[in-house]
Amino acid sequence: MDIELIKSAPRPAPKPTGKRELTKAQNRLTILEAARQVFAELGYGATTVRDIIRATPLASGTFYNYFQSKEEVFQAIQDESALRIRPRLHEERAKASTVEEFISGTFRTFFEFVAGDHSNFRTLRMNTDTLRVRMDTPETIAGFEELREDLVGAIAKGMFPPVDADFLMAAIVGVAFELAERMARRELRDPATATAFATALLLGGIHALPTVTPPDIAAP
Amino acid sequence: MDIELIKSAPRPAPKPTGKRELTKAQNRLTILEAARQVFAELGYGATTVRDIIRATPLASGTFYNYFQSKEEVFQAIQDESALRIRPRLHEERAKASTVEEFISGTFRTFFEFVAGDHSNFRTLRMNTDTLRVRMDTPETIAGFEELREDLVGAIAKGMFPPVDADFLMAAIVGVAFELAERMARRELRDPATATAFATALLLGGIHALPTVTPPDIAAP
DNA sequence: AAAGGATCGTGACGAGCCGTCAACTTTCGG
DNA sequence: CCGAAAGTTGACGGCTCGTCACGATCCTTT
Repeated sequence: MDIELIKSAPRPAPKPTGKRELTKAQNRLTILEAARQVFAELGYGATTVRDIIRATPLASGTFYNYFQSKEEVFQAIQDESALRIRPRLHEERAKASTVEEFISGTFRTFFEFVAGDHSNFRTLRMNTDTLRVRMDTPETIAGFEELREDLVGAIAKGMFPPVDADFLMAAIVGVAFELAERMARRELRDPATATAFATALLLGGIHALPTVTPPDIAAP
Repeated sequence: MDIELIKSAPRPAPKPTGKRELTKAQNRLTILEAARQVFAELGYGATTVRDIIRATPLASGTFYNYFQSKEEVFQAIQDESALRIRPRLHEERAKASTVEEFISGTFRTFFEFVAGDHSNFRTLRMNTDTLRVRMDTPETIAGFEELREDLVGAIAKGMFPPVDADFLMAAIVGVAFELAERMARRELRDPATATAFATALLLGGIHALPTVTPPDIAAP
């Protein structure tokens, strides 16, 4: 009896070269990409599964072979997105040895990520609705998952003054999101500028901000 | 012929005491309140007009006697909300003579407003989706409409250093929204605490923040 | 290599929601 | 007290939803 078990237990090979697996993976990607675009355009709530599938050459029922629901495909998009930025953010903060490095590293990584592909952030931003209630927090999705722990660690090491980590995290996330929103709206293109501004503000407050030469005082 | 015109032109009185007008106003309020609750619970996108009307004793067709669409009732809610806080915010900043008064007044007014009724902020926050695309910006809806102009004025008067008003506004809004989110989640109840934290951060940066006594260094 | 089995794509289906509207009830004005 | 005006109601056709039984496609086994 064991023979049969041994025979069937160790799979010969995952066979990723089969034609079936190939088109399957391809279809999944097609749906994911279409969903990303539609979500970014219509918003999560207003988007229907039909909208997504209509943006592909596939039939309506096919969607449900790959995802159980609209929510699941959304989650998949955000997971993939978070998976790309989360390690970068954490690594950046892990190697920081000063407050300035910690803060500017976080902002720079996030702003460069947003600048690289607006649709990710837009999808996230456009869909704070259902998420807040039933799914993960936006921080999780945006890759700020470990920010709080990193902050607590930095405070414990004496890198940061002993402030409230929750408040500080809220402030960092708020500034990052709102400036990123400006980038997504094309009102602000340069990640470096956003990073410089946000870092200066958090480190030294308004009076430490880079000043803009007022038109009427400009030297000749 | 003019006689008829004169006769019909000057309305006798708006008659706000009529029973008809009374139940009409009452119905409008009923729908608005029901909509506020449903929006806050389901989110704008997921909410249907039927959902709203089901939360009232009225029939489905009645909704359309008061509002043309889901979007219109949502707009009405936000308008009313903004109408209550906008003058307060503007007045608070108008009488400010220092940066500290300007910033803390803005934060205090907003946080007290949110603390007074979470559902307003929650409804706003839950529905960033459709809004960003088709309607006003969140700043408008939340009453931060005139913040940018007030900032520009304060910079011109020399109250603020000559910084970029758009960036600064983004930062203020971001910190305000994210801390308000904590209040709506009941993780933070006191508007004064939020005001103190946000003001200190924007004025002097992280190092100016109120410190929390670390457990292991607490004096005996 | 050919057929049986397993997997996946398809589009038609019932359910449910949309906004409208004709008929009924209530209120107002004379 | 009655006719007109205004408001409410629930049922209706048109639409989109997610599902599912069927047929096509690919893999495997002998």
